[in-house]
Amino acid sequence: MAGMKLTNRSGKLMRRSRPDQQHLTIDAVARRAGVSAMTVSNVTNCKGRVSQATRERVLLAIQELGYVPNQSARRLVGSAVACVGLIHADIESVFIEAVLSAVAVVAAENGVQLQIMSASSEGADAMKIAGGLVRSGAQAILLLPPFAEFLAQQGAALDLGVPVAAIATANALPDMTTIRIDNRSATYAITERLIEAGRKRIAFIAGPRQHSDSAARREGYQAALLAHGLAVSTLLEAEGDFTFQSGLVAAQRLLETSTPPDAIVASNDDMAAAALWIAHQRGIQLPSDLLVTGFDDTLLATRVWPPLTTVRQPVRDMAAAAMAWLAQAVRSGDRRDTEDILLSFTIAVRQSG
Amino acid sequence: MAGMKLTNRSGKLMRRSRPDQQHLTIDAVARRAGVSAMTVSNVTNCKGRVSQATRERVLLAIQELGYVPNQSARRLVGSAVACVGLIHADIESVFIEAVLSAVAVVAAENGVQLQIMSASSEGADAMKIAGGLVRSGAQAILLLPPFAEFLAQQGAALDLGVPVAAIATANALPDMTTIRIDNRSATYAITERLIEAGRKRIAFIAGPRQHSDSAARREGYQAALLAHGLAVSTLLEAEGDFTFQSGLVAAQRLLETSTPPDAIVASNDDMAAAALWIAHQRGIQLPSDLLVTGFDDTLLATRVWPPLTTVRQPVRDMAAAAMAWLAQAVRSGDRRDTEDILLSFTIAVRQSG
DNA sequence: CTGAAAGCGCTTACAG
DNA sequence: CTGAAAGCGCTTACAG
Repeated sequence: MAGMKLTNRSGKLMRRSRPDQQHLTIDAVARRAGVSAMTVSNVTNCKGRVSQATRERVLLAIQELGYVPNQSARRLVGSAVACVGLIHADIESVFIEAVLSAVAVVAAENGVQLQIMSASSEGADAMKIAGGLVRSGAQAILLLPPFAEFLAQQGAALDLGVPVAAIATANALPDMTTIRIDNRSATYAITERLIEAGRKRIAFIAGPRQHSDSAARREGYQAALLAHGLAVSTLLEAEGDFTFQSGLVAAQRLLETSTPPDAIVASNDDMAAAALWIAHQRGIQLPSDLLVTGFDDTLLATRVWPPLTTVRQPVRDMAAAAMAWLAQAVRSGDRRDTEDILLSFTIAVRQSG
Repeated sequence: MAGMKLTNRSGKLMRRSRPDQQHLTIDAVARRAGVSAMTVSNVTNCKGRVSQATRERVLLAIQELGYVPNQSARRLVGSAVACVGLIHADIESVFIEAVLSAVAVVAAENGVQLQIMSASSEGADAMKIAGGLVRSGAQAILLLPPFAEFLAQQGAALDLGVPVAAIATANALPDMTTIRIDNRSATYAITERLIEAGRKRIAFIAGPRQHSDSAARREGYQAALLAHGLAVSTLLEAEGDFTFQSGLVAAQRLLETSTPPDAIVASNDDMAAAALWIAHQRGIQLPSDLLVTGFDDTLLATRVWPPLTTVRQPVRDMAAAAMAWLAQAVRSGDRRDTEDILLSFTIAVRQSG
């Protein structure tokens, strides 16, 4: 083990002692393979023309020595992405926690350092925070809902001077790469399930009015109702802000009427769990008297009772796609060549709906 | 905005163009303050003797320019911690997700890059994975349950050659810093609440037998029972593996007997949620006929119904303490001067128990 | 196909 | 109290 060799290595005396591994440099590999450092670099980066024989010799040396390039050095010369800044809403949310841990894993896989900031979901200071992130070294920005839209509204993404990507938006947005599912279709599909199950009074718990994903989900809900000859009514709609707490208030309002709904389409799992919560509290029979659906398929969905039928967003894939685009954009220096990446969703069918 | 100045800056032509901010170096600050780069370095690092007047001049220049030291360069010279490797169990768990996102935030705050690996919770390959992490550049290792104990059992922590810290262990462990709460006391306290609420048949859902945190929690449960003259019985105990699924099985077994328990102490929130789930399914009145408590106080605790009375582990503080010790240990090069950091827990009292 | 040299931005040990 | 110089480990543009 590495620990064995620690005794008294003679090394540069000017430098602080460090684990042996750290001293395994590109030069050591080059010497062993009998080539120059730059040839080793070319091999590790699959660049330049290197003869098959040389390549193999270098690869062998790398393997024998267990060489891994020093990321800090690669970053310093500008060839590796050092740091991606991420902005998320400062609310307690299972979805945010899931996205954060997915992004953390993906960032780690890519050797990218994350700079994480939370901002008020009103979005007033989003641009200021993004600017601060860039100023403190972020080479790219990754936006979680709802900040992409705020920046887009202000036409500010380009001003940041770095590539910007956004996860889970409702639409393509100018000057940034968006990675998303079709929110409208997803909500349409899940609402239709409820209709086909024979429900007639299907209520909706919306997200904040200003968010376009809220709007898209609401459109899907309404379109499904209308397509099946059911009436859309404001009495059947309540607005939350994606927090569990707001879902409690919304569900309470929907369920305390004289003609309560027989199903609720919630705009995320947190608010769906809240609807279940209120239903339990009011002694409503679940799922017979009330069906509830969620959105996101967080871990919460399987753990509440009854388990949530919900729209599955491929969070991990979204994070990976965002990171991949960002890394490429940083490398190429072209932050204007944005994409709109649409991933497919699935409906996770469980007992609640 | 930075974006404005992008046109055709005359700079080193050899280098790839990068955002302007990146060109704001220590030399620029030094020039503006009329001092040398090393004096600026001394100011930013609070090192060396710098006169008050000089310090102020430098600070002013830093502020005016908006200078932020380049982390990659700091790491390259060995003064900043570049990379911490983290190992977590490869199970779906709300607790793990919470810890991961907390660690991600704390790491970001410290400018530390994370390398994240999951391993089978049997732990067979934990040492191999930790070694791989070190080989690929991790300068320190952060362990999530149950890996600290596996490494400790193998006496292997020291062999890694880097500082090791562990979050949420049951005990102090050799050759690593442990950050934990008193699991035994916490479970004792929460069990006592149930007894004081008049419950007589209090069951327990344990974690895996080999984990010492499982053992500590079980001890606390049993001790509380005995202290209050209640009998400890194997019929009242079931073992899970901390997953929701295993909790389902355990709760099913406990509740399907002819004399079912009137309360269940679960060893984590996931398994407590599972107990609630089974209770709902069996039509048991909650909380009147069955009280259930959890452990961890994850977001799940407030979202299930009834909301969980549970032990609150200060996850964020634990992550911060771990990172702080690790950073200091890397810097000082002394990985043997370990600590056992005991944080206080609280009982979050809600309707379930 | 291959290499010598410069340079990324910072901190260190040393000298003044 | 302050600075000049070396060096961290890598990649780049260029020359051969």
